[in-house]
Amino acid sequence: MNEPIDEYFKTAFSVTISLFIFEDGKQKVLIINNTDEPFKNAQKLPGKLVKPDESFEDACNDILQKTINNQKLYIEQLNAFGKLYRHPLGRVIDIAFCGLLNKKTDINEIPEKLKHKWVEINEIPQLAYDHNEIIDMAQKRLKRRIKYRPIGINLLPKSFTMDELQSLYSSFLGKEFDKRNFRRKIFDLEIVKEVTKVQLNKRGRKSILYEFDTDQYNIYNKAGF
Amino acid sequence: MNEPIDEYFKTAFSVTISLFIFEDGKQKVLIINNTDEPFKNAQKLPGKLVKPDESFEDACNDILQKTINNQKLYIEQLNAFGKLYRHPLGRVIDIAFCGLLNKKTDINEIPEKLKHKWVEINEIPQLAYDHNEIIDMAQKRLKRRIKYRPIGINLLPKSFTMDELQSLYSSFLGKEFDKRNFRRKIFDLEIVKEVTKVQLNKRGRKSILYEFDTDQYNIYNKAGF
DNA sequence: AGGACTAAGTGTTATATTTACACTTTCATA
DNA sequence: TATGAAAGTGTAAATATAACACTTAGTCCT
Repeated sequence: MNEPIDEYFKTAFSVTISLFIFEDGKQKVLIINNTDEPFKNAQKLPGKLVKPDESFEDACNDILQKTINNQKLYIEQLNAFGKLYRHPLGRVIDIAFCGLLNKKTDINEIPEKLKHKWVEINEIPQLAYDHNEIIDMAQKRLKRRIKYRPIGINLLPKSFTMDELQSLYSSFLGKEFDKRNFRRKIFDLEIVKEVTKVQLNKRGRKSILYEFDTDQYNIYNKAGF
Repeated sequence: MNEPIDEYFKTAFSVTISLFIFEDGKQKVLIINNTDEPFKNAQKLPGKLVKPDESFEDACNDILQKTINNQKLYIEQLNAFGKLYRHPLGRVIDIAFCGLLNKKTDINEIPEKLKHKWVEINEIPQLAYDHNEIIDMAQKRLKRRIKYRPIGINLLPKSFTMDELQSLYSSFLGKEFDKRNFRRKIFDLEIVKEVTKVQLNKRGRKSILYEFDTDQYNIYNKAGF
């Protein structure tokens, strides 16, 4: 440190959030319309510049509040993005977070003006800043995570069918599973319990509804499989 | 963004590196003596404040150059630590990196004054800032990583014995392995090849020396097991 | 009421992987 | 050449994974 200390306190930082949902059998991510400069009208991830006296958590909650009208979502840190010229206004380090949510139960009402969109993971347009890179990393992280941690409790409604759960895994891992083997695996892990209700479908046989056994789910969520 | 933009550019950020070695059958991490304020004479991880026009990579290389006389080590980003009062001089966000190295081959000469120490992972003293927390996370990350990526190429000398490799895994995962099963597993993965030399030991039978098959190693290092 | 259609649900066998387990070989030293 | 020390090696049982197709329960239409 040969410079006066002030020379170091000239960086800004931002927080962005990659929010994933599972809808219509597809993995989707939240993209919004940028209403301000720079990159006005470009599409981007929800995010904001953070003030020096604001915590990561507060910044995340603020973003969630403004974009999906919710403050209480579980999210986790993904990576810091800090290339020199990634932001036109100066050195801005982005702390990227990612999270999973259930569109139906986790969101209240969303202000229309935000023009937020849930975009399928392989149809993501060109975004502002390095946000494409961020989503890419977020998705890879999820794909790895799903192999040693359970997934679904934040993405599915409280009760769900086995076909829905299987479709979720197929979508996130990009491959098909054998119905019988998939079910056996889930049952062996004992992370779900049958619910007495059954779901009436549009066509065909009724499906059995399951819920996650939160105790068992949380054990695996901490320790991994 | 209701504030003038300048209000956001008042954060500093730092880079710290958790460097791990494998020595005497133990996993160790590099701790240095802090020569400057704040926390003068406290022990801490190698690291530094980063200037607004300096990249993460340059900062890391600079730290490596100054602490272990080496610029070319592979390291990866771990996490950003940004709690509000973690640094006494103001808001400083720390981007923590971690890396593996082979003490014998990766280090040239180390300046004595730094009083660096390789500390066994379960004997780490109280450190400055939140550096204990950082090491803790780095170690957890490694422990998870080792299960789906090969490990050793950066930690062991070019050629090594099976017992050394096994001891490395035992140390990093904190559990013992069956000798025969461990070897079978490694051979099945085909990440090592036998070298014609054999190592003469102080006592007992000579050991066969192996080297990593870098092609196969790199395949697994990208794709995982 | 019955047939056609749709989707849910269910078992078995073969193969691969993992675990458990103990003695033999090779070398140095006394 | 006998002893001690560490390296090296094989087999069988148990478990996990993978491959595979038919039956059941419901709706809708005539």
